[in-house]
Parts: sequence; C-alpha cells; structure tokens
Amino acid sequence: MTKISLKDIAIKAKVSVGTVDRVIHKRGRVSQKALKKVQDAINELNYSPNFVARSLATKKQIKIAVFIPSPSLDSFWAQPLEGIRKAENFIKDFGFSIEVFTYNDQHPELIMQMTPQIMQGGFSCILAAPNNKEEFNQFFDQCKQNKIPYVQINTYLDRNDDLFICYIGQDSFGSGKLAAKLLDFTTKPSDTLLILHLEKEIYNAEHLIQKEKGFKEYFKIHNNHEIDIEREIFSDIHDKKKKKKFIRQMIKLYPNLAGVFVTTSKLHFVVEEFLEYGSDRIKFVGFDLIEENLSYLKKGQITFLINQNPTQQGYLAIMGIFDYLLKDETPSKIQHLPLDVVMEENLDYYLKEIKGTTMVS
Amino acid sequence: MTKISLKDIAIKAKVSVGTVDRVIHKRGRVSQKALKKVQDAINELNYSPNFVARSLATKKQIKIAVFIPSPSLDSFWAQPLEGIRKAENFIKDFGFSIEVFTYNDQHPELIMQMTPQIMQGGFSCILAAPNNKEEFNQFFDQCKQNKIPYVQINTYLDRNDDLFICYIGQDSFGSGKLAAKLLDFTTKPSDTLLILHLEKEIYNAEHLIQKEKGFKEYFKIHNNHEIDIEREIFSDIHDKKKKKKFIRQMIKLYPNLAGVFVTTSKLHFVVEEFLEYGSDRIKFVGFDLIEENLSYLKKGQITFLINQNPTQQGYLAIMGIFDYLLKDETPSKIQHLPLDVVMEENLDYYLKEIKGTTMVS
DNA sequence: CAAATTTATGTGGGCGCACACATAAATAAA
DNA sequence: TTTATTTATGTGTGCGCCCACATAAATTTG
Repeated sequence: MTKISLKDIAIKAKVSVGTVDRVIHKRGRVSQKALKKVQDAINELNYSPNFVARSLATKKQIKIAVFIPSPSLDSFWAQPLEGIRKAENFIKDFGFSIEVFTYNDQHPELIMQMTPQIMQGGFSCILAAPNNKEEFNQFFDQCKQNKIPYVQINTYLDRNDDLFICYIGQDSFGSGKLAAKLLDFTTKPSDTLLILHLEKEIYNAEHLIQKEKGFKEYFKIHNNHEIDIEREIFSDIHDKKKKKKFIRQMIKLYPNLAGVFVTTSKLHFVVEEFLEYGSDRIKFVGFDLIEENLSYLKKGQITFLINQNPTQQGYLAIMGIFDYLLKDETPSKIQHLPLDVVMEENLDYYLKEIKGTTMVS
Repeated sequence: MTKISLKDIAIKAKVSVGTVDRVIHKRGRVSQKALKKVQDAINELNYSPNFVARSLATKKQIKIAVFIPSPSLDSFWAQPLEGIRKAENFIKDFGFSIEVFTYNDQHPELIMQMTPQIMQGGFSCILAAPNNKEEFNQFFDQCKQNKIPYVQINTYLDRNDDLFICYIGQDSFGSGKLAAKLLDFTTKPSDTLLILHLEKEIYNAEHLIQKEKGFKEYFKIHNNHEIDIEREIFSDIHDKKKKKKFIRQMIKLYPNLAGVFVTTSKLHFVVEEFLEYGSDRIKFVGFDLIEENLSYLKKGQITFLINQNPTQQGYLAIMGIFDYLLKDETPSKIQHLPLDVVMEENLDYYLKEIKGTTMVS
C-alpha cells in the first residue's frame, strides 16, 4: 500500500532509475523505445513523484520576494504579512526563503527605484500587491523581461503574459455590491448614500474603481427606494481643519444622508466628524479589521466592516508559489477569497488567528 | 545562510551524529558530559530538525482515523470531508494516510459498535466530530485506554485527559449570540423570536444547548425592545402532516412572531410552511451553506445563514495532527473558527473553494 | 572497417535524518 | 589482572529523488 517510487517504475519498465529520471524531467537523451516503456509504466502505476524526497534532493535554495505596502504606514498590511510568515515557517525546511520589500503607495515613484534591486535578487518568484496601477504594470513588465513569475494579492491587475501565475484576494466589484446591501438594510425612500474615496489618484487605483462600480450596480438592480447615490473624493485626511470643513459640507449638501461607504480601510478617519455634524441615522460601512476601525465597531458606531481575509491572502499566495515551484502545479488564475461581514458579535473569531504552523484557508 | 544540520551540531560538540541523534530523541545512552556539549551546541546554533528529511528517514506509515457523521445522511459533512481530503493530498508524501469512518447521529447506538474497529486499526491519531455527547464520551474514554490521541471538530466536548489534543470549530455559544443580533436588526417592540430545535434528544447535543444559551444571552444584554424569546423542539421533520400542524400551531401561539432561529442546518425544512401560514415579517436565521438552504437564500426567503467554516475545520484538524505527530508541536486546545454571516451578496465566495493542494485557512 | 563522434543507459554519491549495528570505554564481577 | 557486563560512542545503510559522471550502444566519419 506504500507509494510507488521511481525505482518501481524503473523495474516495471526494465530500465534504470536514471532513464526514468530523464523522462520525468524531459531531459532528453532517451530512446523512443525506452521513453514509451517508462511513460506506460508511469501511467499504469499512476506514479507521482514524492515531493518531500524531491525537495531534499534538490538542495538548491529557492528565494521568494514579497513586495507590499509597508505595514508601518498602513497597518492593514501586517495581516497579509502574518500569513506570509506562517507560510514561510512551513516551507523553510524545503529550502525556501522569503525576502520582504515594502513600498509606500502614496509615493509610487519610489516603486520604480526599488525595481532593479528586486529583479536582480535572484528570486524564483515574486509576490506583489499592485496598489498603483501604472507603476506595477511597469514592474510586472520587468518581471516578464527577467522571466520571473509573479503572484498578485489584494489588488488585481489584468495581465496577459504567461509569467502571471495568479491573483489571490477579494473581488473588489463584489465587495462594493456587498457594501451597498449592508447599507440598504436601513434605507428609507429618497435617502442619500455616499461613496467616499479617501485617496488621491483614484484613476490609478483599480480596486477602488471596481468597488464604486459594484456599489452602484447593486442599486441599479435593487433600487426600490429611489435611493440617491453620490460619490466624493477627499484625500487630505491628515489635515483636520480641511477634513472638518469637507464633512460639514457633505452634511449640508446631502441632508438625507443615511449611509457612508468608505472604499478603503480609512473609515476611522471620518466617523467621528460625521457623527458630530450629521444625524445619528447615518450608518457606516468600510473595510478591514485594523485597530483604528475596531474601536468604532466595538462602540457600535460602525455597524459593519468588510474583511478581506488578509492573512489568508498572504498565506495562500506563498503556498501557491510553493506548489507552483516544487510540484509544478498551476493554480487557477483568479482566486477570490470570501468577503466577511464583520460586526461586534463575530469580530473576535476573525481576530484570533489559528495557532500552529499549518493554518490554511 | 543554509540551515543548521545534525552534522553541524555534531562537529560543534565534537561528537558523532549518532550521539546528537540520541540526545535529540532522548534515547539515553549518553554521558553527562556529551549531553551538555550537545545541548549547548543546539542552543548556540539554534538548531531545529529538518522535518522534511525527518519524514523521509522515518519510513513508517502513519495512519489517521476520521470519524464523522455520514455526508450522505447530512450533506453538511461533505464540506469538512473536502478539507480533510485536501490536507490528505498534501501530507501523503510524508507517509500519512487517512481512513474515514462515518456514523449516523440519529442512531448513536451504532457508534459504540464501530468503536473497537477504530481502536484496533493501528491509528496514530483520531479526528472525531462528537455529535452525541454520551456516546462520544465513551468513545474518547476508549481512546484514552488505548493511548490514541484525538482531535475534535465541530462539536466541543469538554475533556480533561491528556490525549485530547484540541478542538477546532465554531463557538456555539457565540453563534447563538450572533444569530440573535441578526434577527434583532428588524425587531420591533413586543415581537416574538423563536428558537427552534429540529432535533430529538437536545440534552445529548451539547452544541445546540450552547446555541440556545447564546441566543438568550444576547437579549439579556440588548433587550431594549422587550422582545419575547420562545423555544420549541420538534423532530418529526420528515412527517409533512405533523410538520404543517406544528408550524400552524406556532403561528397561532405566537402572533407577533418576527424571527425564527433554527439551531442546525435544517432551516430549509420549515421555511416554506412558515412563509405560507405566517406573516411575511418573519425573518429566518440558520446554519450552513448546504444546497437545500441555499435555494432559499438566493430567493431572498432566508436573509442570513451562519457559516461555520466547515472545510477549514477538516483541513486544519488534519494539518494540526500532522504538526503534532511530525513536529511535536502542541496546538492550542480550543481553536474557534470565524462565524461567517452569509447572504446573497457574498455567498459565492464561500462556495468556490480555493484550488490547489495547499489551501489553508 | 577502425576510429571518432553522438546518443543512450547505468551507476554512485549525497541531501538530512533515523536507526540498527559495531566498537570502544568504563565499570563490575571473577 | 582477566573476563564479563554495562554504558557510551561511532559508523554505515537507506528513505526517494536529483544529478554528475562513467560506460555502453548506435551512428558517422575518415
């Protein structure tokens, strides 16, 4: 009942293990006759290589580069990083190692500066979160030139080259629809709902565009209440004066405001002001279980947060790369993770991460 | 930069690898002097064994038994099984194999009949879903006698012996609270909410008791609307006549019925009748993304389903056992998985499972 | 047809570890 | 002191695979 080994194949095909090895790795130098015998034996015995032994034998160290926004600038990224570390812990005995590079998505010009360093680091694969559309299209072009395969997480950039392995993350469009549904629980006829982008250069952030589209899509289908959908952009969130002014203006502009959908994790920057100047009817929906948002959720001032399984994103991406490099398994191109609806009552379970090496999706 | 190996330790401690091996495995036959030298070397070089090589060297096959309700009788169990298979696919190259035994929780007397077979199967570890309290306490006693460690999923049975490795699953109490919150979104003063157990022998199903407690707990804290909480038990769900009669009776008994919480995955058995005889104000909350429930969710007749991460439960349990047996890692005893609030808009993402060998939570 | 070249096949060492076995050192019994 | 006995230590083989190298067979060239 024990697994079929190379040797079993060799015996069955009446050749040496060296020949079988050559067939499996398509190294050539095998006669037609032997080739067929070996292939038949492999099929008959339903052989698949033992990747544990394979990993031990190929003593080559495999390096993976990770390129994500800095967790110290945006605490959201601590979570994917945690998943990445968890995966690293698992695959390190297979000779895999991980090197993390971080960027600031508010200063995308630095991304290009870091690119050469990453390209020349001798990495077998790159995991990147392409927050900035333009820069990362260039980055991935570089990957292509250097023949380095890559995986995307969190933000999806449509790429056609064959070095793009897969995307793992949320469906931004779907998350917009979900946000709409959550706000729609409490809408009344002729209410206003506001889509609020707290970022500059929206055009360059594909995921935000998709979220807005999804939100609007929901109300195209379900607009039984004649809800008024508005959208605004404001990026000076660190300038308190400007922020207050802006929010006052919003309240004035939209007297029937019943809900605010912030398309990033930055909802916490505006909740207080909306509550102060606006009516208490206003409900909020935003993204991500970062500390700053959680305090409002716990106080009941934010009703819903949408969680995008960040830890899982990082973990799955690394493990996918592992499968790809060690087992030659090609994953499906688009892997959408669940969009969790998080409120006070189920928050805890999302926070405590599963202990032990081997988490999983 | 390559990892420290046994040999490195041997050289540093000026002994042979055999001696190092003896120290690591506590096999004795090592002098005090040598012991100390080796321990010091291990600490200094921060050595940890390469579990890939270890697995290859210990050629022994490790068998894991899985004991869960039959997926053909309760389709919920297809999902944990999927996670189990996924994990199996990963660990099979490590010489691990899995054998699945199923039982019928409606006929717990058969559980004891199967027990000897499982105990004598030569398993290194058992994964069980202890739906029936009494029988599984006996079952786990047997595990203890036979010195076979075990992991619980989905239902938690408090056990004190040191062969109980861990529990992986939802927090039943918390899921009750969450259900209460979901129904409370639309309650009005003096509404009635009904906790409905569609099982017999509730006293023997610990998780159901906990769900009820959690539900009531929520309204102890949040009862601003003077909601009336009722609870009923009905188990003849396959007898349509009795079922209809029962539901009519409920409607009559509770004229202000605004919500029904079914504590298992069997909500689909009663939705239609409640909708037929009752007011359309009645909202439903139940568990599990099984096909029968999903059709109602998609039609908008069920608003919320609570998902208990079943696939993950199975996957994590097996991988936990793997870590436990191969890496000597002791996991934390209680691992609560997230309680996902699933509605029409985010359903899809929970259904499509991540492709590839190595999922992971 | 022998020699040189190309192509096909087999052999052996090693990855890091576990484990059986052989040997050496220390201690006890004769 | 010699011989058993116990205890300590080292060596060697193999897990399944990869890969470098040696050898053998087929083909080409002179």
